[in-house]
Amino acid sequence: MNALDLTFGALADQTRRAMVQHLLSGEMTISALAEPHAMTLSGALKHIRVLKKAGLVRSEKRGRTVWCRLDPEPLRQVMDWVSHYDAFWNSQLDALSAHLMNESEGQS
Amino acid sequence: MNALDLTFGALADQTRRAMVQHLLSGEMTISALAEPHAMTLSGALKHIRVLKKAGLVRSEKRGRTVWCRLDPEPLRQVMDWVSHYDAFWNSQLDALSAHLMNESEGQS
DNA sequence: AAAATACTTGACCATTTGGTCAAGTGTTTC
DNA sequence: GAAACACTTGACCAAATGGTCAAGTATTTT
Repeated sequence: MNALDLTFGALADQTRRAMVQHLLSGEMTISALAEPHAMTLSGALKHIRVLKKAGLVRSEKRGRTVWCRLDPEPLRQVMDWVSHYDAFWNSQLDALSAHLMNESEGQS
Repeated sequence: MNALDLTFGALADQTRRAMVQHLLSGEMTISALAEPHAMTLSGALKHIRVLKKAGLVRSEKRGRTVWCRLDPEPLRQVMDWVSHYDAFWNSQLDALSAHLMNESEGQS
C-alpha cells in the first residue's frame, strides 16, 4: 500500500476524522483522544494505529502517558492530489455556463 | 456511511484513483475504463460501483454500452475538508521556522 | 509494597473488500 | 436468426476492518 492509499483510507472513517480534527487543538494523550468516542480504549487504539500508519499522527511516550500530535504532511499530499482536479471542475463549470448561454440564445 | 466516508474510501485505492484520473480525459465506457487494469471486467466493475456510490462517477447507458464521466462535486468536498488544515500546517511551518531562528541565535 | 493509571497485546467475531469464475441479459452486427 | 459484444449478476473465497473482552506491562501515587 502506498502513502495515498493509507491516508485516504485513514480519513475514510468518521471517528478518525474527528480525531484528526480534535488534534488541531494541540497535543493530547491516547485516552483524551479516545474519550469522546463511544467505544473501548482498545477500539480507539486501533483507529489511532491506522492514523499513525498513515503518518497523520506522531506520538511520544512521556512516563506512562503517550502524547499524540498531528503531522500535516500526508494531508498536504491529499491536497496536492485533489488539486489536480481544480482545472477539471473549473472547465466543468465553464461547460455548464456555455451550455446555459447556448440555451438562452434561442429565447426572447 | 456519510458522503466523506464514501469519497475518501473510494479514493483509498490505486486502481480507483487511476480510473478517476483516466476520466479526466473525458467520457469513457466501462470496458475502456477497466482495460488498463490487470483484473477481470467483473473486478473492475466493482471498483466502478464504489466510485458511483461515492458520487464520483455518473453513468449513462446508450445502446449496449455504458458511458461514464466524472462528477467533481465529491472531490470538492474533500478539498473543503482538507482545506481546514491549511491554517494548521501553516502554523506548523511558522513554529518550525521560529524554532530554527531560535536555534541559530546562539551561533556566530 | 500495594494500588491505581495509562496504555498494550492477543484472541476472537461479524462484516466488508477485492478479487475470481460462470452464467445471464440486452443490443448490435452479420 | 445466430453470433458477437458490452455489460451484469450471483456464488464463492481470502484477507482486511472495526469492534469486543481479558490479561499483561510499565509507571506513578499513596
